[in-house]
Amino acid sequence: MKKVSISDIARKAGVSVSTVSFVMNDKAVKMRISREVIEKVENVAREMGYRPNQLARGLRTGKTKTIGLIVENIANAFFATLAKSIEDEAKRHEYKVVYCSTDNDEEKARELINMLSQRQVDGYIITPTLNLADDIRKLQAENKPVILIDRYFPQHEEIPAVLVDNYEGVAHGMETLIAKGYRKIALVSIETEMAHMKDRLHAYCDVLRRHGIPEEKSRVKIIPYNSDHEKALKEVETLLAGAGTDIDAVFFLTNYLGVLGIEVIKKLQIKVPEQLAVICFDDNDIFRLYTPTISVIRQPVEEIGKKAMLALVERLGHTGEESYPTTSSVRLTADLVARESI
Amino acid sequence: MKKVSISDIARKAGVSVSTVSFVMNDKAVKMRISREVIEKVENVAREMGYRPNQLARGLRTGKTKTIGLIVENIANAFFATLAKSIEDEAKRHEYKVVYCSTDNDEEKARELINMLSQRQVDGYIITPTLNLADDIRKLQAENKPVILIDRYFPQHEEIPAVLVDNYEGVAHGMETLIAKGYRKIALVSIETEMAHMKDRLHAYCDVLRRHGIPEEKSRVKIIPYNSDHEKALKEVETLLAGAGTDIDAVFFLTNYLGVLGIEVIKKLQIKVPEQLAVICFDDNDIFRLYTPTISVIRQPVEEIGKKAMLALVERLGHTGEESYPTTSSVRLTADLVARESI
DNA sequence: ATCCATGGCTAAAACGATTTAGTTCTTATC
DNA sequence: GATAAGAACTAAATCGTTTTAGCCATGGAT
Repeated sequence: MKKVSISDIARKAGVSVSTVSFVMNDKAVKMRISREVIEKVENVAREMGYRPNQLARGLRTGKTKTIGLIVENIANAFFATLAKSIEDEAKRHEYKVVYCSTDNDEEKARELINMLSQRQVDGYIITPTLNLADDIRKLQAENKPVILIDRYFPQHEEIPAVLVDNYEGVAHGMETLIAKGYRKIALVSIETEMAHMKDRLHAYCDVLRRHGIPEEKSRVKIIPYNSDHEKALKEVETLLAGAGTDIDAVFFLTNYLGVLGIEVIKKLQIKVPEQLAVICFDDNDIFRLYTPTISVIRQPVEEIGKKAMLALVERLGHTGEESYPTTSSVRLTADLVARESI
Repeated sequence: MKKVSISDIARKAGVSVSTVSFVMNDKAVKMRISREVIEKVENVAREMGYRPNQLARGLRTGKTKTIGLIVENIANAFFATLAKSIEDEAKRHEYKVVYCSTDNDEEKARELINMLSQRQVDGYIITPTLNLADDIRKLQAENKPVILIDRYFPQHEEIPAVLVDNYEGVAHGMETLIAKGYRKIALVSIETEMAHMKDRLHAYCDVLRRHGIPEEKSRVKIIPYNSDHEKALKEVETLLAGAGTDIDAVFFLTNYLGVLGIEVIKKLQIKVPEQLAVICFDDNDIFRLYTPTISVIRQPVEEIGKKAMLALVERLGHTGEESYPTTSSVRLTADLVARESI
């Protein structure tokens, strides 16, 4: 069974292709097509199960009603939830989503942008990798709107981003730990030059400094990005072995690291929070259900996705010639969810 | 800045559009284009940053090199992991993925199929909802291959599926519980007519019967599908309140239900496995890290995704006229991962 | 001198829509 | 009775590719 095309409808209804097109696009009245013809065409189209070919339509109009979503890894709970909220909001505006994971690989990210560009997506929502700013500028130069999420390029304010205030989030967590009397606070992060992670790290350093607490190199563990699970576990293990003596609290800077941390804590049977207070950036079912429950700096994930999609839709609405809506970046707040671990 | 098209290249290189097309598609030799012209075209294309428009290409060739992935909910860890393995395998075969979530809504699923069909995807991987078989048959009639995952239609063997043997998985878990001496085994499932869930339920009943253990209605809790989190929690709570007296073990038939169960167990401070043994279908980080660790029937998620994509690619390779590869459904095994909870 | 083969390209149709600029009737207007 | 103004449509160009059929030299065989 072949697909039915607009000319099949035209033939069967005994009218021209143009007429069918007008009827299908609600331009029939404007084009003064008669009541009878409109009904005739609509009936034939319904009977034959006509569905316009979006490729042809996209080729002609230049709009595909599709957006490209590039995340780090769709299997990660954070990005999966983000993806869902973007999908839902996109649907509300009649957009479809093509998604891809970069695995944090710069080269792969570039390829993905090319792929999506070849598929003529109308706009992009991107979790960028390092050095991707130039490629993104090119998209903008082609008049394709781009919204960054989760991460941003501080030196490129012309690329709008929707994200939380990472610095404030961590600072708030740190202040709370210090207020509770913890002084030997350790930090676990991943190796990256991306600004959002640097912000988190800076907050840690700044708050310590502000309270006159010396920064001990031995308390800061930066996991190399390409470490496998086992290797990363080992690294965290050496750090947390000092629980109760060298360190009295630990701040995990990402979701993934926090889960890793729990694994180590469980293995070493560290008493939380007696021997070690724990706080993590980003929530996760585990943190809510582990015993003791783990305190987190919670990002409003759904809101990020929704706001990003809205910002994109706003830009997509404008035809390009008119003055662009320069709604710049959106910064949300990441709140502390204090649980038993601190 | 506008996109460069094939005719821009042709003009600049001083050749015809056809020649450029041949060169770009590695048909230059077959079409006996001279060395010099080939190089000339390649250089111009590179300089101008030419990227073929996939819409136009798809319109002409009828192939978009895109597959549609329909899952229940991309935010769910199980489907997110599945999606990632499908994406990875698709990439290996030069396919892109457009994904959508049904939220288990039949009508939405139908709409999604229509959407994807309008976008001319080459094939589909679908987590079906109830009553979707006819719509899927239509896709097959249009010569679009479809592979089901996670679920299947027992009365439609002509729709291939990649999934685990749900019956065996649950039966194995039940046998293990019984072998360990548990007799008052409760069950938590969700309300659905889908075959994969019925299989799991039947395994529970059959194993009990085989061991002459009476089936108590009060030990089986079926959560209505549209229950919100709070309501579902309440339901599970009433069941688990009987831990230690009315029931001595509980089998959660899905990942989501298991997490819900943990929440209740934590709240009621039920001793696992002393008061209550726990086993869940599908693994999850939480089960591995909770104290005590929770036993599960583990599905090989990555393998399901990979096998499904491979089955699809195999069908996509065949042009349609030839005899179809009737590699029927793939059934994998779901193994028991015995942990501290039993 | 004619024919055929082959090498090296190009013209033009086709894919399935949208959209601009007509065309052909009526009917009203002066 | 000629002209203008709608009303109700349609023809054809266009989007950017792929692909089939064919054109035009050149050179060797007859």
